Amino acid sequence: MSRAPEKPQRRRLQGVTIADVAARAGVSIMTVSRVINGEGRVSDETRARIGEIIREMNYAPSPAARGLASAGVTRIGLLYTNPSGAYLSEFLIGVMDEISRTGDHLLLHRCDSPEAIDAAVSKLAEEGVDGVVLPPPLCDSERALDLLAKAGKPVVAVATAREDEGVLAVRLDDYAAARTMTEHLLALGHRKVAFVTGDAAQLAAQRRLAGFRDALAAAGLEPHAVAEGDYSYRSGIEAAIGLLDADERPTAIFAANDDMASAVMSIAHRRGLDVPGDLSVVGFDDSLLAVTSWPELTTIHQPIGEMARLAIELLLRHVRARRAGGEAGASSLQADYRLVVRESAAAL
Amino acid sequence: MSRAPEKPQRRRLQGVTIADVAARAGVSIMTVSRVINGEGRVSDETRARIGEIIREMNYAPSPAARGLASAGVTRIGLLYTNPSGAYLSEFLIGVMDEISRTGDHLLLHRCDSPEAIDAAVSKLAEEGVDGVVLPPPLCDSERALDLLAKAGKPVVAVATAREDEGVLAVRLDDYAAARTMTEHLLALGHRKVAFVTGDAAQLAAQRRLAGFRDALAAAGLEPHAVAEGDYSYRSGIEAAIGLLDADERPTAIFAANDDMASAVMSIAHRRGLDVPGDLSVVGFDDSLLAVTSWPELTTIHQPIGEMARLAIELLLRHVRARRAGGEAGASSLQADYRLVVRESAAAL
DNA sequence: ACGCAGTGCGTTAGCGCTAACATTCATGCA
DNA sequence: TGCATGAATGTTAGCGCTAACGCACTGCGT
Repeated sequence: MSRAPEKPQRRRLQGVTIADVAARAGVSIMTVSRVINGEGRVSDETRARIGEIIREMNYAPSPAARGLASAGVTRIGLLYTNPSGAYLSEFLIGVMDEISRTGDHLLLHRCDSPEAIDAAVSKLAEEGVDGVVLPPPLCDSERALDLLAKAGKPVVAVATAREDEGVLAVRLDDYAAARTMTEHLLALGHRKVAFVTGDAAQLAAQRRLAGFRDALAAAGLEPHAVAEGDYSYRSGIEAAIGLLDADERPTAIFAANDDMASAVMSIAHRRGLDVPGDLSVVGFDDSLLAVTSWPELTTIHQPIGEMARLAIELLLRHVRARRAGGEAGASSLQADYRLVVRESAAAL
Repeated sequence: MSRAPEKPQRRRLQGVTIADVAARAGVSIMTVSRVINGEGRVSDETRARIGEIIREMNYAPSPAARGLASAGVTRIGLLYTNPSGAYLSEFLIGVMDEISRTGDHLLLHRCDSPEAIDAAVSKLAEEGVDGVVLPPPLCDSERALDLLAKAGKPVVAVATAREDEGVLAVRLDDYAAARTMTEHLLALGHRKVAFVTGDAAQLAAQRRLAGFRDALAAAGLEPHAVAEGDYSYRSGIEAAIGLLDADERPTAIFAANDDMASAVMSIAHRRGLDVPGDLSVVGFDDSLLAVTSWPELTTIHQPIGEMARLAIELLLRHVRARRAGGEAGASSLQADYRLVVRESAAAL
């Protein structure tokens, strides 16, 4: 007997591979590949049989290999600044879901200051990212947008209120949502309705205010008062103090986000007011705070995860189209909002 | 003239590749690879020159290709249940940072109910993950731990208070941290200190309570009162009501997390008490709530991102060691906590 | 009878990178 | 002089997967 046929110098790295499936099915790996991707011409019979085997063997294609072979792994950058932690985590989960499906890479950079934006952008360039996702509030930062444009990186702005053509964007109709919320308050019988604005630098904040104003105007009403905030809990406290210590109190306060709405409730409680008995308070975003506050907030639900998924999909499509030569035009998507009625607002 | 030499049937997929660098440096790609990985025998001169070129060309190795060729891309699963959104986002960022460095994959599954855990675990098996990360509170779920062990998946528990040997874990010293916080309150002159517990099912919660008790005992004191909570804002409200409406009020309340501390402050305000004038309130976790509450919370800072990074590193090392044949033993790491003094606690 | 289009699959050549072995060229030393 | 020694670099063979093309075979019109 001669020497045993020693072959495996390179160890097996992954569990089941496409080759295993192909072998078991008695076809070439290409056929299996075609089944996985649901394309190409494969007879229904073969397709079914292979599908069966895939399930049986518990085979899951390696996104890395797939990316390498086809699209070339795309690198997506994500710039964030800690807004509401709850928003970010939902957003990240959405992004990850989509990214892990395709095997692409995600690179995170925090930028809390304008200088940090500069640093992050050059970092992204170094890392060779192919596109960048900008969740709020960065999606409306001129600086970030400019820098990225200069670096030639496609950008998808999420939840931006800008109306620029030629920019990839996933939007929420802030205006319509604010109108809907205001109409809800009106329907409850409120006539003295005040508003706490978000950060005036953000266009989405302006759209929310506009929606509020127009809904009132359509009912022949004027805002009872408009207090300036900047989306922070802190600013909500101050706005609430101004509103509630005034001579004539509103019967309802619409805050441009949940953080501020929560702050308003806190001050109302300190003034001995019952929510919603003496004062209705509503928010916007349906963040975690909306349900951890007491009473729970009536608010506008934004499908954050869904928007994140859409953003990645849009960006990926754009990047690949560009790589394939065609200058892919910009498109934008609109996500649906939903009015969530909870306990913080009641009929007058 | 004959036909032009048409070659590029397959398009260029990535920007600069290792081959470009090698060509420019006049060496083989292996040498460049060695420089990148900082291993192998390469003369200092060559190493320096190539390093230079890499920087110049702005080359970044493709994690996907790297993984494919070497370790085989590792698939890491992450089970989560929406605890504090702020915690999750910090945690995710830490995880992502580490994962994107290595080009591995991350698969997320939400499990809010026991049944969801079953579903998630079998999903993970289907997806062929090599290891699983369990952030709190799942890190202490017997069910999740058992199921995963049965499936043969290595697990790293983060911020668990379990002391099991043979389990990968990244821990915070909850006991010591709670003692430190209690001593802080004592140093401020408080003698009537009450505690709001976390979810009794979580061992970390028990450790925090134990730290509190022991610190008092060391000072010859007894807890003024101990109210049961479960980490939720809601439970904090109820605990606070019990504590503050009692005959003899405490002068300080230590809540086992920030959510409940925030709830305590809210109730205190409603009872007309000033924080920290009439009542000191402290939390634990240093979540976003700690700074969005008013006044800002004195709390214990947990290096969440860092712990997440450590967890991934530990898990990856374990998985690779296992794959290489050796049965890698379990190890655990301890992360540092820090007392953050803000405005919600003052001297008596 | 011939061409030609359309199916259903297989073959080949990589994607960007690394493990394992191979080669080259100076040394050292008996 | 001969040759093991080892340092610096190159070659080859993949990792798991897909794009692009190839090839046999069927059906159909003329």
